[in-house]
Amino acid sequence: MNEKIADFLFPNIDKTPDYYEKMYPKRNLSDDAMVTRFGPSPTGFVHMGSLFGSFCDYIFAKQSGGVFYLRIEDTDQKRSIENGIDGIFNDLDAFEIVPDESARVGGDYGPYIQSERTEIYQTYVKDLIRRGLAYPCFLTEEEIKEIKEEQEILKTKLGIYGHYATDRDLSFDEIKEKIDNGEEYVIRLKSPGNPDKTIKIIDCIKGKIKFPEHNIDTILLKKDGTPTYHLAHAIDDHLMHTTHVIRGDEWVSSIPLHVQLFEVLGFERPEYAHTAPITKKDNGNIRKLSKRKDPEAKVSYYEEVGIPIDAVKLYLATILNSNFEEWYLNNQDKSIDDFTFTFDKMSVGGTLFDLDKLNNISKTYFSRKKAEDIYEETVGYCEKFDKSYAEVLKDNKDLMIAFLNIEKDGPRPRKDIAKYSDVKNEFSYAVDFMFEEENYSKLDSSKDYDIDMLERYIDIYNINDSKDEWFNRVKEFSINEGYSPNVKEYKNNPDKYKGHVGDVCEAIRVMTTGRDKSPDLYEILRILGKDKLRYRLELFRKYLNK
RNA sequence: GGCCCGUUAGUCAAGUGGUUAAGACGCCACCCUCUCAAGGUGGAAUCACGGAUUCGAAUUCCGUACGGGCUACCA
Repeated sequence: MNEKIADFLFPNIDKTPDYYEKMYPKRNLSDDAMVTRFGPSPTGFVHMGSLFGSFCDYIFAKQSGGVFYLRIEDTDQKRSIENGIDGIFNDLDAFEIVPDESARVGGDYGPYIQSERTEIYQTYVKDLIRRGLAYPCFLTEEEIKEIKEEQEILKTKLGIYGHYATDRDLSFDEIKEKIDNGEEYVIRLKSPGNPDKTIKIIDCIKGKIKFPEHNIDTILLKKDGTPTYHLAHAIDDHLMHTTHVIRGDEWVSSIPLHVQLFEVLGFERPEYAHTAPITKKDNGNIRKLSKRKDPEAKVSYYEEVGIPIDAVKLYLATILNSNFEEWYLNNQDKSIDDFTFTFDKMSVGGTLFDLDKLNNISKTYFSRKKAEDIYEETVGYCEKFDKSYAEVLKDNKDLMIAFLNIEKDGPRPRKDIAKYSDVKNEFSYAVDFMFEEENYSKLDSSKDYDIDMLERYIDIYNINDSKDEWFNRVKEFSINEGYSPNVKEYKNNPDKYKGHVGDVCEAIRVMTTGRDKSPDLYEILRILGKDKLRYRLELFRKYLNK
């Protein structure tokens, strides 16, 4: 009888599960190798939370000598957008999260796109029907809605189960008649669970979790014959031999269903690791990072604003394992690949996304980079997002590298750049025409500077001075101009002096850079040279006289 | 409503029955200093609440509150 129903419902399915079991044999890997997968819907671009998940998958597979593969979960056409798959590959490429197997590079366990696996799912479902563990259900949307309303009034569990599962034991003739009448149907699991019993599972991250057994006749195949996530998950992760299912914790409540599906299908169950979401505080409420509301939820955002991918990865690593940050602080010469990540150091609750911290990590990242590398990377960034400045950089390569190199040596390199886009702002005074355009606009105009004194300073400036010689000369100059050579002395006798050496430096700095804060003045003067100083003096004179 | 999960400073967090309750980001002060950034030193700030177990609880148990998730022919 069940055999008859199965054949009637799936006349074109001529294979059995056995066929696929043989087709996808166990992977030839060591016992502790982890097989992980990232299963995004092709909605165009990757969400920060998904990126975090795939980063996780990638790291655990890689460090255990296992396999990380990418499976496109496009069983819902409404969620798919054109070129959505490309978007996923692009974002993953940008972060160098490279799947060992995917729709692009292939692999022995494909197809890696769920919409191309329909026959596989139907084969297993046909077998389930044959074994009396699944059935066609003809309930209409309206009928289901009524059931739900009734259940809400009765305050009982929602869903199709028990006496609500009216189509559970339809005869072949009844089924045939309905289908001949053109009635649409889905295939439901004939759930064998007893909710009075509990199941226990150990999640790699959350630890022990207890649930009542699943007893709802969940939909396995939608009316168009495509599988729901649950069925596809069970079959794919079994056939592709996933050892660890790492996914967002919105799936925790589906565990009883999934456990049951693995049992019913006769599959060995993979380990589960449910990751906490990355959240954001919004008007006092904590919610998941949202692609629609939060620009920083989009992976492409970081590329656009110019935060280096490696800095973002460092941040992801610090929220992945709570002990990573301290380790990295003490092992500055090492990289993420050298750290051993574990599930038990993963956060169980949600993690608020901390842009301040990312910023700090990024500053540290820049401070450790060579000036030449920062230059090259910034050019690369600007060629994409700021073409005109890219040209400026290329025309002034040596000059820019010289500026980027200021205070790079020594144990405490400068930490003033957090993004590639900061370079333009921080060093706008480096290039003459930009300096002219800026024309001291960053200055607090209320202050007055002695332009004649500055002229006298340039006369005595010697580009060949060492740093000490330079500063001694500035001090000497200060005394001659009626300024105290050090701050303390000035503070003790403020009436004796016009100001102190710091004020002289400030005037020089303002004249040459158009701002009262800058990296080491000695270096800036040397890079610019005496002629440019004279030129800038004249610009400053014009500015002050206007 | 039902079922799960969680709650240590502003944020991320260490912690597994006895700790002065680590560390990082942020904040504040001071030092260094030609400014800023950095760096150094110090500081403010945390165990949601109530019971129980125990000589002793952030840690175990039970409640409560709050937060989050699920409760789709979406994933």
